[in-house]
Amino acid sequence: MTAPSSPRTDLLTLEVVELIGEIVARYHQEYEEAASRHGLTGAQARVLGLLSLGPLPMRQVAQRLKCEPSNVTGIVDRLEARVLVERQPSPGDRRVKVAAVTAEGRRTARALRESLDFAREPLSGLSQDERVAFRDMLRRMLGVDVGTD
Amino acid sequence: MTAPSSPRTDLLTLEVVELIGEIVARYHQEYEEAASRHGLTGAQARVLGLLSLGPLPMRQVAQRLKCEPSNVTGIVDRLEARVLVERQPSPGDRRVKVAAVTAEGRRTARALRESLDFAREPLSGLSQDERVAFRDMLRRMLGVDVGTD
DNA sequence: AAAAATACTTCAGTACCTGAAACAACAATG
DNA sequence: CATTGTTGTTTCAGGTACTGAAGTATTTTT
Repeated sequence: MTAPSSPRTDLLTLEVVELIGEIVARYHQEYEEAASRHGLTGAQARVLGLLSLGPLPMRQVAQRLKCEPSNVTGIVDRLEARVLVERQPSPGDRRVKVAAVTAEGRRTARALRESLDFAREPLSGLSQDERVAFRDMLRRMLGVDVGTD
Repeated sequence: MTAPSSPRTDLLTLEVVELIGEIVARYHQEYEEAASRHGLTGAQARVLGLLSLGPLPMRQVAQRLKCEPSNVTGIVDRLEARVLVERQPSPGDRRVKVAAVTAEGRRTARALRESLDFAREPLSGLSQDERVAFRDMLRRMLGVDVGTD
């Protein structure tokens, strides 16, 4: 078209957006594959990974996942059926059910994390200095405070 | 196979993996929101975006999406019901049905693309030189030939 | 104690996704 | 040719994910 003014058509930025889209697609694909290798769906793997950091009430799992609590019920049901997660009563509030990984669940979560090596291999093409620069740019993009470290 | 000096625990690399995970999560969230703003699901938006680059046989849509052809049938059905896409016969091969965006579909795809500004805003924190460096690293990570351009 | 809020589940309803089976049209072989 | 095999698409069954609207228990508020 004509209109060369708009920063929306900045070629460099557009390419970066495109590339990030590619990264996202690959990451997702590998994540799904890794999950499936352990007999899990992506959603189940995400919940398992979250719970492997510590037990959480159902409600908070939903908040972290940014979905409805009724959805979490089903996912945890399926994880519980595989004995990777269990529901525990909350001592303080009898309405609350806390989801916690089992020993088996913890093992699966670790294995999952270790087989998620998307970034490791491609990163090998970058030097140490480049990795640091790359990290800093990612941090800035995400609004992380770069001062500390 | 116990990996002695294990680069798996390299802190810098681990952080980059973590950050990329964050990027992926945010990108996905924004993509889904943008799609939903236009009355589409994520899968529908992806197919529409793909077809907006040019018509494609169903089979090839599936290959690009990395899913089964039977899945594409349903997604295109729903896009066709909204008159954003239409199936056309292929002159050369009467088995093939080519999915093509309609005028309305093209408009929706463009609007979608323009409201997908995840990377634009965060990128504003990077200088021109940094963007170029960032782009080159992404290219290398994705195995793109960096020689040209 | 009654009313309002909270945590979880259950239940439609929709979409996504796979794999098997069916169908039509093409390609290759005898 | 006619047969056989392959390919492109759809249909169907089965499972998961997700939302939003009930419903049930259990606090918390008033």
